[in-house]
Amino acid sequence: MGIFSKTCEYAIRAVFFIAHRTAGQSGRVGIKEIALGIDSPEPFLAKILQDLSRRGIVQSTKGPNGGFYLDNASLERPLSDIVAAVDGNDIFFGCGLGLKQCSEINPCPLHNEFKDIRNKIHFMLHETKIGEFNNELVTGMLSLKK
Amino acid sequence: MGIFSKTCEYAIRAVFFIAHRTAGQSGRVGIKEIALGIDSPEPFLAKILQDLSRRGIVQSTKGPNGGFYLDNASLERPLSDIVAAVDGNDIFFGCGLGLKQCSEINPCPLHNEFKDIRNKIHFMLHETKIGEFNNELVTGMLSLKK
DNA sequence: ATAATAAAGGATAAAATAGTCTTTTATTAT
DNA sequence: ATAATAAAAGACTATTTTATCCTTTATTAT
Repeated sequence: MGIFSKTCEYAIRAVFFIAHRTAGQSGRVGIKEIALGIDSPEPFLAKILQDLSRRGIVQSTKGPNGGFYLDNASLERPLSDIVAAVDGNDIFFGCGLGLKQCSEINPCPLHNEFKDIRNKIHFMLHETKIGEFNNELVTGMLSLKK
Repeated sequence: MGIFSKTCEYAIRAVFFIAHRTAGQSGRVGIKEIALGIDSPEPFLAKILQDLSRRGIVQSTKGPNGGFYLDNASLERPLSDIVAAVDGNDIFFGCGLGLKQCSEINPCPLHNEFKDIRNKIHFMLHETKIGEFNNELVTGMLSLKK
């Protein structure tokens, strides 16, 4: 198990892929090409994108020349929006030891240590925008494949 | 889903509990009392401790007055040993986006960001020793219950 | 030695996550 | 209008994680 669920890993990679394939050009990219581009099981990814689409994190149109894309507002969104949508925000605010009542006044042994780490994760994902890596992805400097 | 699996959360809380209940006094503490003390399902916790015992992370003896305890060496171990034993060390070294081939020369978009965070997690868990919170747990300043 | 105790071991069950397949709906080009 | 295309929706399957139960083994006190 990583930091995120598999669903969330696929979601982030897919959104990065859609971003770099459609930014500016007002094009669309289909599920097959995305699945191929990020090495993910196509039908599972379809479900994930369906959900992201419903939530307005990605845009889509049906029919010929249809597919997924990102509007300008979506390109500016932080990665934390994807993570929160898919995995919830336990990773940002939950107790590292799984204690519901853990808080400043009733802390678990690692409360402060985890607060620090969770804040760093939150900050990092909030600072990083979906469209931020488009150039490097186009030039192949960055990878989205296994 | 938190940072760790539920199994790992229970494991850490249980080990903290055993530590503060048996450190120095050369006593033992039974599975029932541990499960109660950390709000965990008893049979599931039994499995987890069985595993930790096999791996030498906790000590145990059977029979009357038996139970779990920690020797001095175990009290000095870092928390990272528990996490590595239970969840593996993907959390310390794995790619945040789940890419097997992700590395310095073939990085995912978040490679450096995640490296930084993973290092902080690793450092924190390596610095923190199992017996470190015994006093605060005895005085009730820290909590292991939901 | 024997009975009582407590963990170890093994088999099974439930829930959550991951993944697949088929049908329906919306869009576009002809 | 119609056929082709591609996502949406829904039902279903598989795997992994979480959790329970029952039997066996080791230890101790009597």
